[in-house]
Amino acid sequence: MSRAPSAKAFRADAILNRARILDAARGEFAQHGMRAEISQIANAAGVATGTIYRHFTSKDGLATAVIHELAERFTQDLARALESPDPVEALATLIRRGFDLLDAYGELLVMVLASPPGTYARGRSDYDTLRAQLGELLQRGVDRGEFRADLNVDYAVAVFGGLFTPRALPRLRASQPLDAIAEASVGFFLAGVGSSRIPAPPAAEQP
Amino acid sequence: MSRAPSAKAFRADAILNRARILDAARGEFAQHGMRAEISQIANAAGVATGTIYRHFTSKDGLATAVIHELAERFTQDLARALESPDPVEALATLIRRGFDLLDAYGELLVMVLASPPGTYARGRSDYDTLRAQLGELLQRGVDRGEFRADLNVDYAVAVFGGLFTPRALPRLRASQPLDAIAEASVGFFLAGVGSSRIPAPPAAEQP
DNA sequence: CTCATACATGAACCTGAATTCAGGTTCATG
DNA sequence: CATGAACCTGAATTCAGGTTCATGTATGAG
Repeated sequence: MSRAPSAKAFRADAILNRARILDAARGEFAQHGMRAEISQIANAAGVATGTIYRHFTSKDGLATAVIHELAERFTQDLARALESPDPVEALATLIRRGFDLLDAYGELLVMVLASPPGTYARGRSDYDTLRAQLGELLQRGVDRGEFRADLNVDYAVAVFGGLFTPRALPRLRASQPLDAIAEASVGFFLAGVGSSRIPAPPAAEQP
Repeated sequence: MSRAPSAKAFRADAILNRARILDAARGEFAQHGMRAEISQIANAAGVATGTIYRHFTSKDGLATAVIHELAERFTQDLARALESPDPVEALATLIRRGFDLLDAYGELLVMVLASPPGTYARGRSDYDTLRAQLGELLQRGVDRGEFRADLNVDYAVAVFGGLFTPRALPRLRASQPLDAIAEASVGFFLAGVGSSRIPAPPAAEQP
């Protein structure tokens, strides 16, 4: 075999613009979901609309790219969580991370969670990976007798997703920081899953 | 004052068509959410598009009407639930009813639950009523020591809504009846709320 | 420095779906 | 039964927003 034939040598400005577009798209989609407008994204990226189409095939394609990015982040978080020997601890960490992502992906995360399989959550493979990983995490908890034995993975995924979807979130956020909501979710979900133990949130840095 | 000036005496066919449109709209919105098309609704109602605009100001107005109908149904359910002296039992019943509504309103219910206050969930007053009612129900449980003392109404509403929103629902429904999912939700929610008691589902009719 | 070319621009174009409106039709009243 | 107001129809209009493309510009290899 000869040298890598793929190194396509993009121009520097093209690479920069692609990144800018992706950033802007994440922001706009996060704020407006699928109603975000191409013109707005272009605007936020400091680029003309046509440029977006040089980098992505369509609005859908752009959204898919952003969603893929999101899925990849969460997959990594899940992989890291699986390294922990303690399923309860791992689950708690995971929920906290979910709220971090909610901060960055907002409406888009809600959209993905609320959409039926095969709608906008392209990368079905992304989803299947996540499902499998979470399934393993839960199974470990069941094996140790920490979670209820009849735990259904799909159902757990469903409610897990539901944690980040709620309509009341904006109202909630007005009165308390997202961290507090996250901690409530940790407690709620763990109790629902059958654990009597609820690990404390990670300590803040020394003042 | 003279006679009731309000009895506007609508024509019989107009009344019928209005009802047909509302039914069709419920069906289409349930299936496609806000992406439902006026032409489809008109078609399903056996009516021309123009007729819809005789009865409702806009697509939005039509959706609002359907949502209002939904809110009213649930408010009634909640009121009935509040008659029960047992908050745990009441909550269980309520969740089961929620799944009944999910069956009828589908995507629309998801939409309402996932949309931030003041988007499509017009009838903010509808929502405030629901929130107040659920708040009272939960408070009773706390007073009796059945629910955890730090229960936050808004948070409970959020997660309660989340129960009906999950992305995985379609996948779940493929493998088991909605009733089973509903019962899992009952257990999950009650555990999360801090109750150790989980009332059995209502018995089916005698065979 | 020079030129081929990858890249960017943004106004024009196109699409699909909501909304309107100029007639035709039906109901209900005398 | 007339009559006309209420009602219905659906093709035409409007419009928002995604997509294209002819033209201009910056990059980097030689």
